[in-house]
Amino acid sequence: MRIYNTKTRSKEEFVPLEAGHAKIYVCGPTVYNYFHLGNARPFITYDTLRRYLEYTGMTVTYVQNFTDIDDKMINKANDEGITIRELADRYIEAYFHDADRLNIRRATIHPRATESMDTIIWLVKTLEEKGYAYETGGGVYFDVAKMDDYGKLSRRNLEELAFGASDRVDSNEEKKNSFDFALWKKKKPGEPSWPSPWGEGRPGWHIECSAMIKQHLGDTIDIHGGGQDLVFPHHENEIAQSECANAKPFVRYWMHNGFINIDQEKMSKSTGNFFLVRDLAQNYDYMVLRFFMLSGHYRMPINFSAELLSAAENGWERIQTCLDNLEFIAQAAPAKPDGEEALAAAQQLGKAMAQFKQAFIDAMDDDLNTADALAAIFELVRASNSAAAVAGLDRETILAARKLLIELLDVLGLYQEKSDEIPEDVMKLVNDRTAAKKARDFERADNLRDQITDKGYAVVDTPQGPKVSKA
RNA sequence: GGCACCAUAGCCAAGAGGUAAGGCAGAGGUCUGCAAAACCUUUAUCUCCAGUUCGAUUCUGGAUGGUGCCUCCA
Repeated sequence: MRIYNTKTRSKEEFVPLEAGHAKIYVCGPTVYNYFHLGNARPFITYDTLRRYLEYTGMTVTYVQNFTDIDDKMINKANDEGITIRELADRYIEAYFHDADRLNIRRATIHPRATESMDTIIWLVKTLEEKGYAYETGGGVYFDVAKMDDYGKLSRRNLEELAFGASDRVDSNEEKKNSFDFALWKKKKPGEPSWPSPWGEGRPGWHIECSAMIKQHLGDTIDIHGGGQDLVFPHHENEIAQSECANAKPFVRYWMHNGFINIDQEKMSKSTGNFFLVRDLAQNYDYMVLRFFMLSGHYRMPINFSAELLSAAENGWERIQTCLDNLEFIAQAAPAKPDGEEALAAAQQLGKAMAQFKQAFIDAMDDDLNTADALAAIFELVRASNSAAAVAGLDRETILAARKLLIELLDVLGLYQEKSDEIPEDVMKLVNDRTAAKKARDFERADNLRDQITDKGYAVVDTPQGPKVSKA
């Protein structure tokens, strides 16, 4: 597949370092709160990437961290009077609660920053020994001037940075250069700390990712993903730390997703214009949220509004209805196509399946074009619905179409097995209604349908008989 | 001020140098006791101006508008 590499600003054929095995790292959440829809975007995007790579036959080692130590963590824990560990545990559990329902598969490893302290210290020490870092009264800083190609990912150089941001960056007396960043922060009263060669303290933010990558994936990885806002300085600094310490190329393909916007503005915790996934889930199925997210290309911004979510909900239901209908009509379908029309329909659907499966793959191959991939799925839905309307279509063809739909949906993480048995009392009402209809007692039939609706089920009439489903 | 990105129908959203996928909403129709679903039909010269080209919405330059990053941030 081709991947847009932020490093080269172009799409490149993805070839993992080790044939057939991709090593991926994604910046995970700082666990001091529930995550909002904007936070969910990278989780869903790179989960979909992983699913697709696996679909193409690759093995994927997928690491997504939890940042469980930083200023926000400390402040929140202090506010609530609990330990940072307790805070982290609570929101990690909350992360999995929402992520599981969004069908985000668990990473191969979900490391916590605080569990990589040895590697963090090793990295800082190595950087110091190699002359890339210096110690001050407050901590240890990375000396950006010592690195020749600092800024290569975001395409900035120090002169530009210094000129442009001179009035925005608070000058820290201790730092040689205002863009030097903390590798290690010495302990302040009331803060948690770990022992180190520089005394008690805690790691800077950027070094955590460098350490977890080194520890779990090695010095060079294939893909590093994250939000566009992390390009500078976070990922730039990761490169600086890792390449200077390890003396090896760090990341081969950098991927960055766009934002979720509200009224053309980035959804963001600090500005307060955000929607927590768990709150949205009160009104929308988690799968609708995922569908909504995948309906645009991952690098483009997505505007958020209730209207757009409703539109997504309707589109999503179209796919679900198709799946339901196929399953239903398969029950009574003949083993072989019955009649010429059915035979033609079966052949046509077979052709469509091959065509749209290829279209799906082509779309995903092209830098994870999920919008186009969904278009292929919708084409397949229409072809299936059309064929299904032909009486006498054989069970094998129907089930093959359904299976393919599920296969493709599953690559996007948009398929969840559901098992809803229809309770006996509902079935009895359905049967009574069928009898009433047969007797042309429509008033009674409608009354029975209302009763079924009241029980939370829906019944619709089809040429194959009544179809019941959970409403 | 610096560095990027974006601009396609009522809304959302793909897209290739040769006259525009798909979804939602709308309109008409078929089917149906009704309803729902489904199916069929229908709705765009792609922000503007130059340039390259036989031909650009797709490439180049410029303009305008919008967003992001440069400070925690997905």
